Amino acid sequence: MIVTILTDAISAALTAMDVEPPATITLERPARREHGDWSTNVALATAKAAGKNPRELGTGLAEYLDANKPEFVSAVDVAGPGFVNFHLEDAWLHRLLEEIVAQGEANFARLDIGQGTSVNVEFVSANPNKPLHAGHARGACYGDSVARLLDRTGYAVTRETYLNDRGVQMGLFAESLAARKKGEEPPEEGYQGAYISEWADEMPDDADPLEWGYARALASHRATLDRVGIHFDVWFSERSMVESGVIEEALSELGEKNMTFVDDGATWLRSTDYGDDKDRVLVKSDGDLTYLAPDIAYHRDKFSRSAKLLNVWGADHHGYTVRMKAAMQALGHDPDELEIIITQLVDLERDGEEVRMSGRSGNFISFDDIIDEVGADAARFTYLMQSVDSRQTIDLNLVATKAMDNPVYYVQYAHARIHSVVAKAIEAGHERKPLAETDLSLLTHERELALLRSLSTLPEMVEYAAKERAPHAIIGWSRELAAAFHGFYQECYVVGDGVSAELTQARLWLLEATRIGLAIGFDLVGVSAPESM
RNA sequence: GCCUCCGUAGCUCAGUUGGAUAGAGCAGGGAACUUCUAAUUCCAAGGUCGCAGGUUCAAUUCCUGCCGGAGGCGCCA
Repeated sequence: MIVTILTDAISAALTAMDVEPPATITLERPARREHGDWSTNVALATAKAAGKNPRELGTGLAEYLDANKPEFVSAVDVAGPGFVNFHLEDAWLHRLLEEIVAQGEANFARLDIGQGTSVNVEFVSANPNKPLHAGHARGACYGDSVARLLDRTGYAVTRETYLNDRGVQMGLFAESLAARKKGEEPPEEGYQGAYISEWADEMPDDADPLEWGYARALASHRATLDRVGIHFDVWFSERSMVESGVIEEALSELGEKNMTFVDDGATWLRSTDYGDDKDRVLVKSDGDLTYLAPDIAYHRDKFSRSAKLLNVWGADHHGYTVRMKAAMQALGHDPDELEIIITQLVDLERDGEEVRMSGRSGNFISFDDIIDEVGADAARFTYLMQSVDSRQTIDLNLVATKAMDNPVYYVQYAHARIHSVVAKAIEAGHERKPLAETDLSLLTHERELALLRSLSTLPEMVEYAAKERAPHAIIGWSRELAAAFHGFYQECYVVGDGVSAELTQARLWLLEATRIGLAIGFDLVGVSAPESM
């Protein structure tokens, strides 16, 4: 709203000065408070084309705007090489508070970037033959949060996970279960993990090890994900594609488009036509399918259901992205509509000591172990604190501590404090009265204004985080808001001797707006908003 | 050899289409509670943004080349 007021005013001012306004006028928040609330570099950007000195153009622009002040603007000045800085009246923040309260948790910072575009977010996609392990955790938390961001910004989101429930690995899994059931060692290439023995003990004597084991693994995945509040709309079975024949359909469609050829008895995809460094086998010379063939059929299927596909894959799959995009292009899809996000690895530590993950022996840290150790909220928050582009190190002991080293408690504590203060206010006879009867102009303390300024950035932060697929930006914002709140709490009493009843009312509404902001932040990263701690 | 990601304070990391004096947490130093949760707040200190070029009014940001770290390049899944 305020941005529109300012850009319109700048555009009008430039026109009045006989300067052609640029197509987009960028407004940014200066890093330093003394540079005002908003700033534009439009003078620097247009000076050359207008044949003017940037500083002079900026000065003229600032003088014009200062003489013809837009709504909420208290002063306009020029600084540095030609930046035009806007200083706003506090009233714009009071207006903002009213808007936040009116829109509430459901609608504040809810945007419509997607305009209902359907997007399929595929993540986790773990093999259904073992419990989810620590390696799945980052992608799980990330994928779900990205889905939440897309949902809040106007996309029709489907959360989906792929079940690789046929083939060699499932056979080995079944053999391993059957062997343990009989008290024998699993086959050489089979699964050695302790969970195999545990599951074999649970398995009825007359059960089919493959089917029973598959169901057992799925139940395990569901239970774990449920603990962190992650729920899939679709659990897509690879096996179902064999039964429905869509894999053959996909292969024949590729064949019709002349995107395959036969060599050495195998069927190959001409992926080099679309930027891959070599062609890829789809059907092996023995007639078996490679992993790629059903995966192509799967993505083809997803495109029949959603306009955009977003895959969250681990770093070990990145070599796979080019061939999958090539395959989709071969099928006539826009490769840009298939977005593949690679999440880098996570190293686990305890007190600085590396916790080794050993695949061969099957001694892995499970996702459940992590949740047991640090709790669901701390796990999600910590995994999302950092960009998935960088390798992450998590010290489990640090994350488990309920202390100030741990940002998740810092932010949740702010939320709990708000509830505590509101309860105290009610106890002292200060029920919150309707907003219309409240004089928000009493909110003039620097801490109060800082809190509102922080809240004002949430919509743009949500937009940024959604577009960049960057939940960590939301975490960063939440930490800032919490810091602004703790500062306010320290210096501004809501109820107390020196506080008038009117100011108490205004501050109670400020608390409500803050609570809304925190709750939205928590929701976007899937962390609970505790009322007491 | 090719591909992807990373390199910013002692440590862990931010840094939004290139902007003004590069930020935060932790660790270490110094302060602050007669009242709403001290799981708090405030102050100071801490930087050749891996290196070298290029693009321009302006580069941590974009381009090129190096150096260093991680991962990936199968008729495995």
